[in-house]
Amino acid sequence: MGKPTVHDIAREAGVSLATVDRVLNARSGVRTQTVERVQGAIRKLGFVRDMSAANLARSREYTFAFVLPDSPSQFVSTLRAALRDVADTQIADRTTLRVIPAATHDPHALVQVLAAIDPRRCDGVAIMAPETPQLRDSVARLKAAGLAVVALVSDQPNSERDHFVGINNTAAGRTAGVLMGRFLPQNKGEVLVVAASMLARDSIERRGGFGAVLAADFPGVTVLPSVEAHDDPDRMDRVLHAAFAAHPGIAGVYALASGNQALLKTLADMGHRDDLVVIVHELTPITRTALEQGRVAAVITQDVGHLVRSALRVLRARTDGQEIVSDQERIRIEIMLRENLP
Amino acid sequence: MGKPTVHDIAREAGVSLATVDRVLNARSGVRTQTVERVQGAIRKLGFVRDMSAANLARSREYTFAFVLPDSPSQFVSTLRAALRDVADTQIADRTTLRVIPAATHDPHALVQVLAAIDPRRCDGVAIMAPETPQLRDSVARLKAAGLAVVALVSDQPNSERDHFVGINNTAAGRTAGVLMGRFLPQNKGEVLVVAASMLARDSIERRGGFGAVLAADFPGVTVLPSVEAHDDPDRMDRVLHAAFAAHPGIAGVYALASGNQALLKTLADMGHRDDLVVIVHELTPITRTALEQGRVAAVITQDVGHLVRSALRVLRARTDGQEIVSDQERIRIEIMLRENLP
DNA sequence: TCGAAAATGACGAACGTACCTCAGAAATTA
DNA sequence: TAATTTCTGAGGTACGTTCGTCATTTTCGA
Repeated sequence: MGKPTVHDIAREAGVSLATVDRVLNARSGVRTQTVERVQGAIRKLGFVRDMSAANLARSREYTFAFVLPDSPSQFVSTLRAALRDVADTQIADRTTLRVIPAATHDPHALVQVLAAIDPRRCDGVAIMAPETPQLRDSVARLKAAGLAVVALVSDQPNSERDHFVGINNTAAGRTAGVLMGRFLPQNKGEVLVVAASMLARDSIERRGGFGAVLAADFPGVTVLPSVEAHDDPDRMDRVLHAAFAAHPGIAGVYALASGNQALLKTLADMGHRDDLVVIVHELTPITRTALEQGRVAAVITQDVGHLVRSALRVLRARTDGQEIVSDQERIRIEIMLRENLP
Repeated sequence: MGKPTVHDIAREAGVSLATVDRVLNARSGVRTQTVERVQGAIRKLGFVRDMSAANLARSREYTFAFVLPDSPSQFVSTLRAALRDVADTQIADRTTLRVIPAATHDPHALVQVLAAIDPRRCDGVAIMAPETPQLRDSVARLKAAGLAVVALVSDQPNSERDHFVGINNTAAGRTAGVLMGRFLPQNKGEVLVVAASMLARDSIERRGGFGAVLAADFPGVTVLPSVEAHDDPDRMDRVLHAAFAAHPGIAGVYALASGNQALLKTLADMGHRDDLVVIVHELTPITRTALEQGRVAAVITQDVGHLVRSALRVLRARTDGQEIVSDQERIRIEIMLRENLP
């Protein structure tokens, strides 16, 4: 005896298929009494509706938009590649994915991009962008239009987004902190924190976690004031040179976010010492190579495949009005060393 | 215009639906010439067959057996829990999972268990057991009966298994090695390796990777001869006491495989020093707690959820005669510290 | 050139669900 | 009680695919 079907429910509840269908799809025209009878039968038989059959019947087509930064960041590239992979594989069954590049750092431009999304032709949006009041309003508008909205990589906790798909950045910072503390010879020395901008929420959180761990567990480690490069290679060069000039004894570097290419290039140009402990975020071709060559000690990363699959699951669930198993959607903070590179 | 369907292919190739179907399912009775025409149409239109519709039509029911050790190991428990999770969720769409506990360390018993599997009522088997000649023969028999066979967690490279679902144990050992080397204060000291048995292939590989990295990159570290506890708590107690008596300066402990409960208990009883670096494998409730309490520095682990999902995907693909995207089936070696615990 | 064998086509029933229509039953109101 | 209004049932068609049967066409060897 296979899994129970709608027919079994109808028989069990003593109603017709049409009624079961009305109950299942929350359509009107059924007395609460009957609704309960049907739901009782559903529970009793342990019926789970066959979503693939349901979607087939509906010829449901999900259309989701992924709004990603248009910056030439390696991380965004890998994310985009993961999206393409997913679109190719059957994972994206009956769903079409659209990637919308946007100047996510410009609230004005971003608002325009989001306003241009046609709610009749799109079921949900995943947004990777820093938190701003303007974005918050845009998210509210999207939600009001009935779209599912998830924040990707960087959270917007004060908006009406349905879900955040990404890692806990404080924990990620803490992880970087322990690694730094333990990897530093003698567990002591000066550490430089490099950021694109200390205004982004994720940078702040990572910096917080990093500092907290070091302050608590590694008294010998001094965290120098963060330097910002604003995604500008020249500026990266300048600030790094200045920092190393001021503190020749720097023993570790922690890069909070993007801009690894410029950072690593500058460090290489400066002829950095073998025992300098460099910890960066996000596994990309560049950081991977650096890891393989020993120029980076560890990469804290999140699996972009998981990221997009999780976003997809959540978007689908929300457009179907289903609950999400939030436990299953937790993105892991991965530690990559040279030896456990996939 | 939606995705192309079999109808579109038939029209494009100028054949009937029946022929398209015969080609798609590699059934006989089609001239190679026609086959090529159909495949050309498939390529041209970019047709991808709707697997959910296909499975629906087939009313395909997969039945897979998971042969797991019957030992009371925590790791096996979490694996079993992951299997239950998967069975509950719709991930296991149209597939029934059977878990067969077996005395996997006893080749004789294992052979009997595998021989008892009815090939007409089972489509594939995932086996977690050490490699033996007897098992190799059993695998060959299963394959001959038309079943899909995957090795789970511990590989059987010389058997006819379709695939190995698990981590690269040499790399896992290397990972443990770097962590040990870097975590040890001053990067030096004596390290004890604890194993259940040094006969198991995975233990050997891990030990190899561990030793190789330390020998190459950490000249100050001495790896003491491995001690074996054979899953016997009393014996664990004895060998640990003996080892610490002989080498009071032991600075690190690396546990190759199971038996963490006994190990951690003994270490706790011995009142181990705060700076002892303990590295173990597999995240379980016990190792998790130890990690949280700082009694373990790092856990090298593999996501049991990934493990079973990957095994399932591979088993399904093999019974459907489909190719597997081996890139997607690579299981990551995860490093868990207290701060990135999920 | 014939006949057998092989290849192909036409069709229909299924899989589990959605969704539509229309008729009829039950409940509610007047 | 009649006239509504609200529920419910029956039945059909569809989604994209599989798979079976049976009839028809093509191919090829003798």
